[in-house]
Amino acid sequence: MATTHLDSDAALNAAEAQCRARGLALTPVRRRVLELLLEAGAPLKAYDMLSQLKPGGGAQPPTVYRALDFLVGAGLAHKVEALNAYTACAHGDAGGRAELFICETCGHVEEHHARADIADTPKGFHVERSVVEHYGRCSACSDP
Amino acid sequence: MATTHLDSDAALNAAEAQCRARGLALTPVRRRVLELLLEAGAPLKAYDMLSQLKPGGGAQPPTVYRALDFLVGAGLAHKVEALNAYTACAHGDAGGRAELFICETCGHVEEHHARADIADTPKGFHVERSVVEHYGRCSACSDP
DNA sequence: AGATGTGATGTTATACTATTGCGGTTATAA
DNA sequence: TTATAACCGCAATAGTATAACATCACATCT
Repeated sequence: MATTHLDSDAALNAAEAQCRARGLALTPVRRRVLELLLEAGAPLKAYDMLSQLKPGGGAQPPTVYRALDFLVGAGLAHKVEALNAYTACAHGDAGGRAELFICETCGHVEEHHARADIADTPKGFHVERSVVEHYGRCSACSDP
Repeated sequence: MATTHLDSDAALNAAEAQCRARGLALTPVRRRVLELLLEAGAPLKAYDMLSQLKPGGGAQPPTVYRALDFLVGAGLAHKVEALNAYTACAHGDAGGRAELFICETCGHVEEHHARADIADTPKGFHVERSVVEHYGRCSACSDP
């Protein structure tokens, strides 16, 4: 737990610096949502975050969706499409080409930044954005 | 249009043969859903199919979702995760490793069956299932 | 024929995911 | 000060998907 908090804090500070450098506003709500994602260490669903945003459970859906949109746009988080969930981006500036390996047993997400070229692109097709998600078992969950 | 219908019919017949060979029941509802996907030539949403399933608009959500589950399970269709939509599988038996190139202008989907190996798999990670979707513009929509 | 099992479908209700629209606040700029 | 824009709160609603249970059609066994 201590480790997790330290990591979260470091990542939060890095995010803050990045936002400042790019003229983006990491407001308290956005910062808190990012903090939740970092602490979870696994994809979170929007409605599961809602209850934690305001003690007492008072936050509304648009609050968390707006924060998530900002974080995804800023490259600080990814949407996990096949789970309708969200995860913190481990690499700061995503550049839009992340490749996720998601363990279905423990929920851990490993994130690679994909090679620039896609092997098999149809002739003349111009790729703007890719969704690449692999589901399975991580090494820790495969071992006996 | 004529061409589309001919293609659809051919694909439907192929699907029927495949199901028979594997002991799967391509019932009228399932067949009709597959037909809608084939005729559309682009991803369709479940609720958009609903109205067309029963003339008069009488079908209920579980009807179409069950049919889609069957088709996806049988390798006759794919879910397009980032669109919450479904598309017919061009290759009959999918084997579970499709790679989709989706034109955001005309909706056309090109489907490749991915190479068996994933370049960058983390050590010890065992991939069960992959979602690979590329969004952009197809050659026809890129040309002047 | 009658009983029973199984898979597919129908039906109702509900859960879950996400967005729209509006109004108020705050920070910044002219 | 006024204008402007970005952000947030709030209420309502749209869109996506499933649960739970009843029913039907068909096959098999007695």
